[in-house]
This record gives sequence, structure tokens and C-alpha cells, in this order.
Amino acid sequence: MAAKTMTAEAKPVQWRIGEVAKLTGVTTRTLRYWEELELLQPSSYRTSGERLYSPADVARVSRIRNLQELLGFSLAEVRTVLDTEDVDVLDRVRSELAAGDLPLDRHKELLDEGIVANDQLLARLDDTLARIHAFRDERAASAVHLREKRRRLDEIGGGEGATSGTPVNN
Amino acid sequence: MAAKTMTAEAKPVQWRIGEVAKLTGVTTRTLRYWEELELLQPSSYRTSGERLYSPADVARVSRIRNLQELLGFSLAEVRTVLDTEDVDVLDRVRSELAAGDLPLDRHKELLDEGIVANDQLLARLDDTLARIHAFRDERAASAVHLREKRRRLDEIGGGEGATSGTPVNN
DNA sequence: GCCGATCTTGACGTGCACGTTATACTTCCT
DNA sequence: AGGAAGTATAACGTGCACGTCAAGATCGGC
Repeated sequence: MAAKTMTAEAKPVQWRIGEVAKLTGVTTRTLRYWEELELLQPSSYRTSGERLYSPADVARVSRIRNLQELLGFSLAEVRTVLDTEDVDVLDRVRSELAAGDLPLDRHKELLDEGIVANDQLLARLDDTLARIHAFRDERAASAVHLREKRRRLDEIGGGEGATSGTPVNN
Repeated sequence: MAAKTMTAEAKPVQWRIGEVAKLTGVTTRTLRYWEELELLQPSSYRTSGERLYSPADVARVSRIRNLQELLGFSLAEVRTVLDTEDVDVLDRVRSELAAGDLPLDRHKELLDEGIVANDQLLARLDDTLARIHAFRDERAASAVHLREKRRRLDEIGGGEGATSGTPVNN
């Protein structure tokens, strides 16, 4: 047990932009672009201007990607969603508390906004889920249909098929 | 029962481009663009050059939109997917049959290709489905979490809340 | 204290999926 | 028959989400 492990100082984990890029799979260009759009602010900077990202920042990256790719949101839409996301709402509540001036009603309003936004997102997710599921069922039916068709061909044509059995997933 | 209803002639249902646009929600520009990319060929043209779309064409429109929006495919990817889709595969089989020259093996190959492609798409659908579901569960948890938080506020603050109860979906 | 790897801020380029405008036919309806 | 409404081709424009240099500053390991 060296001295460093003794101190209970919570050494803040910080990543440089290139590390975040490798961790998350997005390019550094994209990270800077998202910062421009006020989508992802690095939690701190060095005096040199170098960006430093916290674990929360990194987590935010995948949230952004999810909204973008899974829901097809534009980055502008992603921004408004994230602005009213629970984590952020709670953060905002806390910071206003720290500032001292937080009427209880304002606190409730913020939470209500967050709840509404979250519910809307949830609804959209369920809708998308349903639509993909329907699509999936179509394809599943096709799979059966095609295989039947293929089997009939094999029966007719005897044993002179192209390969052996029905193809299987990779 | 007028004479027109007597004749058993299967009058082919055909739509002009503007009608298809209204029916499907895509613009005429988009339909022409898709044709350029060889994504959606109108089933026929008038001598004037006017495009005429069949019900199958219209159905294809929503298949394209599904692949594009639900799966995030580029139009190029959509094209390759549709090229090996069952309907098309069977159509191609039939047209080759009509042409007279269809060795049984070739027939089987086409079907096998279709099966593989369909299975891949199915796998991708399941993957996307799983990812969205995970995302959805996160948000559902948030919903509960936020509402608890809100309830605690109401208990502390007595009856001076912003509005009345917890907000509900629109 | 050096030096290659990494970072900074610009600024311009790119691919995609269309939107928009212009001009000249067709089609449909009365 | 005649005019409004729809369609055709062609070409240019647009918004988004980055990619790709360029020209320097800075970091970190030896």
C-alpha cells in the first residue's frame, strides 16, 4: 500500500480527446464539432486549451450516438432532448441550489419539464420499437416462405441442387 | 350493375407521380431521385414520358422508407438489400423462367442468395431492436426515478406545488 | 532539454438526399 | 376548345455531419 493509495482524494479521471475517440469510436473532429453545437462540453480544459473529458462526458457520447442512429434524430434534436434529460435536469437543479436562489416552484417546474420530455422520448422509442418489430415479423415470414420455396425445389429437382442444405446464418 | 362492372378485365391500378406522393408522403422530387438511383422504377410510362406507378411500386416506397429511417441505411445500402429481397428474387426467377432459359441450379442459387440476404437483414433488425429496447428501459427507469423525486418535493413543500399532479403523457 | 506524438484553431472540401427554380410539354375538366 | 393543374427534364442550390489539410503550440517520455 503506497502513499498514493492511502489518500482518499478522489483523483478525477480525465481523458484527452484522442483517448475518448478511441474509447468511443467517434473521431476527434466529431467531438470538436459536437462541442461547437453545444452538444458535448468537455468538463474541463487545461490552460493550454486542451480538452479534458470526464467519464460522464464519455457516457454522453454514446447517448448522443444512440439518439442519432437508433432514433434518427438530427443533432439539433439530440440537443433539445439532452437538454431536458434527467441527469441534466438534476444537475441544473443542484447548481441552482448551490447558487442559493431556488424557489421550490421553480424546482418543481424543472422536474416537470424533464418528466414530460422523458415521457415523449419514451413514447417515440415505443413507437419506433413497434414499427421495427412489424418490419421484423415481415422479414421472419419471408424467411420461412423462402425456405419452403427452396425445399420444394430440392424435392422436384432430386439431388442435383446447387450446394447441400439450406443456407444458415454466418 | 353497369357494363364496366361486368367485364372481368383486370384494369391495372396505376398512379401518377403526384398521387403517389400524396399517398406515401414522399415528394415527387424524391420519387424521381430514387428512380435515378435505380431504387424504384415505375412499372410503366406513358408515351409522353409520364411515370405510372403500380400498387407494388407504392408498397416499395414504404419498404425503402423503413430501411432508411428505421435501420439508418443509406440509399445505396437500401438498393443492395432490395435487390436481394424475396419479392424481387421471385420476380427475377419468374422473368428468367419466361425467358425460357433457367437451369434449375441457377434458380436455386437465386433463392439461396435471397435467403442469406434476408437472414442478414433479420439479424440486423434483431440487433437494432435489442439496442433500442435497452435504451428504452433506461428511459423507463428514468421516468420512475423522476416521478419519485417529484413526489418527494410535493411532500416536503406541502400543497404549494407548481401545478397539481404529476404530468401525464399528452 | 529534445523530439516525436498529440493537440490547438482555422478554413476549405465532401457526400448524401434531397429542395428549388426555370422552361416546355401534357392532361384533365368544363 | 381552352385554360388551370400536373408532369418532364435539366441544372443549380442547400443543410447536415462531418473529412481533410495546414500551420503552428503543447505534452510526455527519455
